Amino acid sequence: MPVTIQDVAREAGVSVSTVSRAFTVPEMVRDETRHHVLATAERLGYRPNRAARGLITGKTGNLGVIVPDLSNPFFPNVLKGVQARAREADYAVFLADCDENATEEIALVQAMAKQVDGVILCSSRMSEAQLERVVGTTSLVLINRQVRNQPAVLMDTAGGMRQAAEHLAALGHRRVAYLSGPRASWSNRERRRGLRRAARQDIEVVELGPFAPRFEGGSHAADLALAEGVTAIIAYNDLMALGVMSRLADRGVSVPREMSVVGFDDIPMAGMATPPLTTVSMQNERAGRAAVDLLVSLLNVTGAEAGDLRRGLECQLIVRASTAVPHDPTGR
Amino acid sequence: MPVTIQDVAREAGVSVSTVSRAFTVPEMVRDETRHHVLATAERLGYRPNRAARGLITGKTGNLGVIVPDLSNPFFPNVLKGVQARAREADYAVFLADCDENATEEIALVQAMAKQVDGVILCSSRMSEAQLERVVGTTSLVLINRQVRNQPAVLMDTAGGMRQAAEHLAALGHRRVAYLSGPRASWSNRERRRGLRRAARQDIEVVELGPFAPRFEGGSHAADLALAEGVTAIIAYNDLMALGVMSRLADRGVSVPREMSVVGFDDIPMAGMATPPLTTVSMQNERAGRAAVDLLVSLLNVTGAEAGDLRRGLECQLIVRASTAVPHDPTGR
DNA sequence: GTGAAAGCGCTAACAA
DNA sequence: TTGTTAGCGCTTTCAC
Repeated sequence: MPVTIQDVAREAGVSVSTVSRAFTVPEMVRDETRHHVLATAERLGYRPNRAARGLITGKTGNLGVIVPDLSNPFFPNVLKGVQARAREADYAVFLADCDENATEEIALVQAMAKQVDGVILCSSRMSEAQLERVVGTTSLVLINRQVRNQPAVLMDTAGGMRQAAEHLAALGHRRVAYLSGPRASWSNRERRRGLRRAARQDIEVVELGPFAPRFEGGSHAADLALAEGVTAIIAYNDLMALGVMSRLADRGVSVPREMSVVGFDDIPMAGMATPPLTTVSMQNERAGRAAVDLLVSLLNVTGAEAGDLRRGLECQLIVRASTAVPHDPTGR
Repeated sequence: MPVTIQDVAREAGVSVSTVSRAFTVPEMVRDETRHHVLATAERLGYRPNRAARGLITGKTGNLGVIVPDLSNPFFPNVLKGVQARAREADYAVFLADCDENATEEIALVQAMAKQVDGVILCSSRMSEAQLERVVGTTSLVLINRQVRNQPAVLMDTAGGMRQAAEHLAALGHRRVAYLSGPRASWSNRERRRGLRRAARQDIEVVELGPFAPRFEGGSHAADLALAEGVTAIIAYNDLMALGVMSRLADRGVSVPREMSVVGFDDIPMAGMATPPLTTVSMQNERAGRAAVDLLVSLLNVTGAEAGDLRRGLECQLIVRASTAVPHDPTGR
């Protein structure tokens, strides 16, 4: 039923090799022939079978992405970036959700390995040891996770936290809470560390938690934060920030006037005029695009070079974060 | 470099067909042999190459999903469901984002066609004519879109709207705004229609819009809604609902006390204790799972039967919506 | 510049 | 129950 290269060859009165060449090495076939072949193919609605091609070339033209949880608003934007860039580079993308489970994540990498040229691991839940073990299964690029000598795209957490701290300080806040996410989370450690470094003389940071990185975690945390007498809260992620907002509203604390809440990008509220919530953009989409670029460039160099490249720190891209439009919670 | 079936055969001292059978029709091979083969395969780390298998069986073991915009919080949950169910059924999934563009969507279906056994189209942006044209390219299942005789999974919009209306009425609201999304949107039409039908004698619905289905659209709409003197607002989607909330807070309207806002599921805030925002769950994840089930069952019947099945209305699943935990905005 | 033939990794007749 | 053979749709030597 589907149109094969044979059909095109027969119809165009040439051999299959000519048709193949017309698609893959057009300069090797005479203009006239090529036009004729391409026209015939077009007319018949022929599309090369990438699986068959991959069987012989060893390249599938696909790449994989694994995320820990699609319903975490952090990832869709990353995916969006991956998607867009992959399509520009003529790659199709396999998606998998490992459900926050490292074992599953490994299984998925292995299952994908044969069908893709490389895999992008978002916020991998694997331990360093596990990660080292899957390296070699296929080409890997990490997003939002750093391990020795592994190509990665990182968010500029330190910069983002610095901006958040400066922003809050400028608004007159002096005592700020940080609501921790899961203890084992690499991102959480980075964010905490970034904030601690960014804390200035005029700002005191109270670390609370860990809390569940969800809406409920945030609402629970809000009470503890209020009890600590802070005037601003930086949440581990947007879901928690939303939970905080909700709880504050319930308690009658007027957020936009007296309290500032900072979350991280995830949920796309960039355009908000006077936000109840200051959002630090982690530029997830840009990170996704960068990861594809990195992976593709890795795939387009020869084996030996790739090894060098992979080992080099030049593979560690840092996507700069930027703070969203300023928001003045004190009403000044 | 990768381990092939040949390697396993040689190592195990059997023919390739035996290895193949051990994997695909285990009951056809003697227990002892099978164990030996499987053990050898395991030891060598062999994984069958699905592309090669697909070349001969005609089945790829993959399925595709196309969404209009990953950054729209409606879709990740659908994807999550698709993912989970697909994996259970041993399918891998191709993901693509058509960027709200029907032409692109068509191109994606065609590009995917050869590599997948079927495609799930979420909230397709195609016109009916375009849709009819791609039918036949590959097996299709629609989510959140209905066209003649096409297998689809729909949200129970009418039921959801009825519940929302009842909920608001019970809370004492008498004048409610509906904030329209894009005019061309099938979902928007369905939601408007559902609400209009659900409107009871005691509730008056003011339709406003269309607005951009984003945060900004919501904040803009909030002002118009207030000017209309409503006490409750039903937004086209969660992003808009969030925008409304933000704007109301800015204007000093205390939402949890006097105003009720209803959104649709999308952003996972299910656990909220006393929400500022009542969420009607559209059960996106369940819809995703259902779509996979539908597609797989379509693929597992013979050609003629599939035709019948496809033509039958039994292919139209409706995933029931349910209202989130009640929330009393009047403070009673 | 083009064609014939071999073969990628695998499954499905057909034999044995 | 197992092995042998052909061939899926394609690319790539190697001749011409």
